[in-house]
Amino acid sequence: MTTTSPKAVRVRMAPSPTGPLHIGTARTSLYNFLVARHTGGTFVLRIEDTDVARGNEAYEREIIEGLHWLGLSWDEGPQVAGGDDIGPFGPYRQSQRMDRYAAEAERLLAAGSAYRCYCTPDELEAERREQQARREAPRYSGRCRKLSEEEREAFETEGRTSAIRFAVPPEKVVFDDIIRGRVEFDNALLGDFVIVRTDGMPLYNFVAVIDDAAMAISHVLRGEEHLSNTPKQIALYEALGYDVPLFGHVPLILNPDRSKMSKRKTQTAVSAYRGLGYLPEALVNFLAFLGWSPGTEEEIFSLDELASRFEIEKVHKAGAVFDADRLDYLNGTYVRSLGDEQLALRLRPFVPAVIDDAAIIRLVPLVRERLVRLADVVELASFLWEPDAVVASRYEAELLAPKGGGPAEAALALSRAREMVAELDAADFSADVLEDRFRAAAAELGIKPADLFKPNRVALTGRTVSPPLFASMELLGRDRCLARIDEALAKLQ
RNA sequence: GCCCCCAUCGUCUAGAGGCCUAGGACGCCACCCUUUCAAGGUGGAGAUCAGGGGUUCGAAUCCCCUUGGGGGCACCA
Repeated sequence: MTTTSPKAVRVRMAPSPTGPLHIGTARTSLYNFLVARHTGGTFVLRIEDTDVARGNEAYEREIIEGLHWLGLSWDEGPQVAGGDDIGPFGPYRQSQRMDRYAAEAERLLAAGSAYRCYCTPDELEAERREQQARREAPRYSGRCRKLSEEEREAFETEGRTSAIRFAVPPEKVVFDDIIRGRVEFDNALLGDFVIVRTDGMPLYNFVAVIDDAAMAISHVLRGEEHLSNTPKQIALYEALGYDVPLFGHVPLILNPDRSKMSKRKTQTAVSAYRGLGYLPEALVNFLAFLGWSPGTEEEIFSLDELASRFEIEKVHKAGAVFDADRLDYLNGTYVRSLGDEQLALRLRPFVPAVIDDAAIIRLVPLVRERLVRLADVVELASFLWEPDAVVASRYEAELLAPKGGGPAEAALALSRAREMVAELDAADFSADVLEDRFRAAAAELGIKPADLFKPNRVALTGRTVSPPLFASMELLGRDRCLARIDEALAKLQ
């Protein structure tokens, strides 16, 4: 990394368990992971669960599971099973660090860098409305900042509870963002923001600073939506007497309309992609290239290869649209690159139990080149496990007919096939033999092979599109082929 | 409204002053292969580098302005 820091590289991901693992969080985590692996640094996982109202343990589990699934392993973080934390800077769950936050709030209070605010939500709301009416920026006036001792006591005896606000120094803040370059803000434009709520819960901008400092984070790499939080946090670092880390704000992932990627417009849950059968290596590869490129024409990279090439300084400034077509393409590429056993293993969760492991391996060659997502195996191969009646329920006379033909041509093709299948014993019932026989029959009948094949494809699978016919027949077996051809013939009566 | 950020084919991007009459990939369109669908192969359309000013012998690349887009302005993270 060219931005040399005297300290060792320590980066972190800090997801909040208020929802499923988001694609954007996954990509930011990936970038942090890649920086750590590229530099030999340390990757820390910290759970930001201070918002008890929205937080949820199930989400925490889901996020951790999703991160594992993607292969983003961390060096320090909370123990998953609820046991001890891993690493010297724990606990790594903010809900377990409350005493530290309280102590730091006290320090700030004592130093006069923070003060108690007794304003009620109604009062604040009224203040905001007035400001808006005057077309001013909505921000806290700071009136509790200069409360006298008597006024404070009056509020206390009145029974009012207080929040703690940070007295923002009205100065310009300049920092060199690793990705964006020099960025300037004027903190004089900011109101004093709350760092500890009335109910005692500390807030994000405050705890993130304390923890990043306590955990010796050297590079804070996060989403662009945090860019405007940075000057507030820098002011906090300084008031608290901490070293200010380096910041890098990665561009947003966008909906097709170029707004920030959101659930309403794009699927944002990593688990949803997993459920559809996207491979983690494909998703990682795809995400890595959303806002970064190694500058080569090569585009398929494993996590290790990405780690060796990744440079945070080369991450783009502009947002990138999430292009589902490209993800599909990459996924297909990864699926096709898998060996029989590997692909069978990945397919296992998508295929019913009646299809045993050995049968999945036999199925793999039929579907490999046709799968975009693993879940597509159902559409492609369900005829193998569907009862004959279900397949037959899809028959229609027009579907059964060969191109340009009618029921008569369909019946001819079907009955000829029935004869051939019937005279083959189980031992000879292979794709090769079937293909030879069928082609010979087509020649004998004086029809195009395709016209003999199509009615049988529909009869056997209930679909006009299927994996190669003869290999499908082999997997189906002689008896089921006969039964289905008979059903189709009956449909034509 | 205020603050901040951004800007190369529809999309992801290469490009760090001359190698650019802008390269690759996805998607799209043809054709080839082919029992359907895919996969694969070949070819094609597609970006006056948002617009306008500079700087320079020379700008997609540097500077300024405009326009457009986005993000943020919580007792959420």
